[in-house]
Amino acid sequence: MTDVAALAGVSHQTVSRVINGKSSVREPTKARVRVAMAELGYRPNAAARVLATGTSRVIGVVARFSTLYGPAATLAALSDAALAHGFSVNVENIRTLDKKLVEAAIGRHLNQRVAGLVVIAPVESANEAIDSLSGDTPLVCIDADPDRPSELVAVDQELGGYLATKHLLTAGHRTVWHVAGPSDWFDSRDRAAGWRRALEEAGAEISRPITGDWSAASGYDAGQILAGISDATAVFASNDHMALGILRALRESGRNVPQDMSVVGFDDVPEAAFFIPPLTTIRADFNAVATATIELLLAQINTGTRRGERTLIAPQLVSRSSVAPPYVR
Amino acid sequence: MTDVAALAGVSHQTVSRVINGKSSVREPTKARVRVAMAELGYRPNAAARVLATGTSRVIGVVARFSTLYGPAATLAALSDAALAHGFSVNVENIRTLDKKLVEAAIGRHLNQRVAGLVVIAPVESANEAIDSLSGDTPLVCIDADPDRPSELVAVDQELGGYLATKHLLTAGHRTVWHVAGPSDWFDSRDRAAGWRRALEEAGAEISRPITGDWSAASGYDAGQILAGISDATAVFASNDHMALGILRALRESGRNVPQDMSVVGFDDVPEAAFFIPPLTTIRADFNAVATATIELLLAQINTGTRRGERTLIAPQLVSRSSVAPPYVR
DNA sequence: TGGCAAAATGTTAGCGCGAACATTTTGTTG
DNA sequence: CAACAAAATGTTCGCGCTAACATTTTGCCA
Repeated sequence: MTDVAALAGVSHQTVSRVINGKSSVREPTKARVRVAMAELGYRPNAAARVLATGTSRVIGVVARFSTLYGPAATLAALSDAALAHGFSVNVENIRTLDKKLVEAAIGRHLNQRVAGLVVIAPVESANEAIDSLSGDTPLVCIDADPDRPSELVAVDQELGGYLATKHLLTAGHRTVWHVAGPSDWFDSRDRAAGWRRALEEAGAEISRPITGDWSAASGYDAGQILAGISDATAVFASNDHMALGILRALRESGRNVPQDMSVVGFDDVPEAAFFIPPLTTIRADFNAVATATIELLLAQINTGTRRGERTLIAPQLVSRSSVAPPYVR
Repeated sequence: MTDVAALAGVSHQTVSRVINGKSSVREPTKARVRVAMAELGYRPNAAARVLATGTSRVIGVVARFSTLYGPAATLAALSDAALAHGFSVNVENIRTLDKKLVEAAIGRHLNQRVAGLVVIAPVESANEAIDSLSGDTPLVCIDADPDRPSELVAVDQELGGYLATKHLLTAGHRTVWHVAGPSDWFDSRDRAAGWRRALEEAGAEISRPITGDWSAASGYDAGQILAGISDATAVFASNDHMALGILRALRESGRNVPQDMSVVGFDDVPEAAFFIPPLTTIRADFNAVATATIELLLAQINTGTRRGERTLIAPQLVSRSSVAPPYVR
């Protein structure tokens, strides 16, 4: 910056003013500075700026890079939403949702003096890490425990599970089986809770859920089990990938979907419409999640207070041909 | 840091030494400092450290957050590989692979004084942005133009396309149709080139590729076109999602896979094994890509020179039941 | 017990920037 | 053209840290 100032024949402060778009710099001066910057290939040092100002226009995100649709879509939407408000997003990847790793990732963000923090922490262990925060950095959690006191944005998983199950019951099924995700995920827990509530309301029999790990492979295993249960006519899978595995297993066992078994998934991955048959599923609006998250965060950043708000995004049923009334013998 | 030093009764330099794990600090002193740090909730200021040292242990990544399998998997693997070498990864998302956005993202990384730069830029326009770099920051491109002079790691897309096509020809098909990805992606261009080479070697007829956009929906459209081509018996889709769409379209048109039409995809997404029928596809080792990338980058960082090396990762054919010999009438 | 090297700790300076205030220049008005 | 406000520009300082060098303490041996 000193070099630029010297070359342009001004003080470093004037260079600073040009960089930050302050008014009160005459146009010819501005031009001279710009030329000097270009000439020298000058790049402002972000570290020095952070040090001098004490803040940055960066939002720290703690998330797990994953090829799972939900997490990946949320991350993309989050980045867009932040950019729209002039913030950039810095993602710290965590290999597992382990408490120590989450803590370390949060710590690195705090060391960077991020303006705010978004933690995507769908499991209990990660939540504990959040508590170890000093608490003076604006923070919003995504998909965290709905019962926690912190500021929170989440898809209403329970409602989604309820809608899926209700849809199947309304179609005429006497009860609905469930293939759940890993039990330590809130998403999984709450979707199962919605499933259970719908069954209870209908006075339907509640079978023990089959637990998968979100993968199509685990869905396939669950599907084989289901195929062996002769009176099962409907199943709600906790995500679309597991539903895909179920579809395959059922077909191999000679049970047709939807004639012999109706299937509902969760997520509405872009491919769900092209499964065989097309999958009825629950769609969550990840853009809404991201937008709400950034808004809550900015409110905290601007006011300096945490208000403990929680935003629930209601998911919607997307009806396709994997659901039909049960075949009556 | 000053506060910590005062509380521990040492100089700030000693605190610095404790933080950085320098030797030559007596154990009791270390302990006092640690206690003081914990007491005050002290967090080292990363910006100040970068300013003082002029470098950081951060690798800047420019990529597009995407729910596409390849990009997402690469990103995750990259982060793991960097972490294994004590570097953390900072991802700047770009909404589109537009030149201006890529330039801006690179610029932000440079402002942060990252130790090295990884650009995942599968299209031409993004490559131009890379050229506008000053060139003194270590840089590795992933999936960039194989003909560019820069340091590069890529999956050998051409070989993948060749393997896929060859596999179908070997199975007895007279020729192979192709559903390509967007024409501005190198991945797409090179996979098509491999397809063409295999056909040329076999002296097979080369039809005009059908162009999709990587999505299952576009694959579905292509599948409908293929279903209308009565003498088509084999198709190579440029990714698995499009292959899924093709499978659906063919089924709807009453053409069985693999009896009436053999299908090969690309990527081996985790779900491919559970498509109906299970999809024969080409698997690229994203971990290998990530590992090679980080190694090249560290070599540059340590030696300070760019050697213009290029690493090609050979993909493999994964054989499943979506391929069969053509049905002879 | 003094002397001396090595280990432990302290002191000073500066990284590049923006905030706050100081100074100079410009434009306007009577 | 003086007088003055406003605009433009300059100067000084410190953000929190590490590097480099300076000083003190420790341990060991003659």
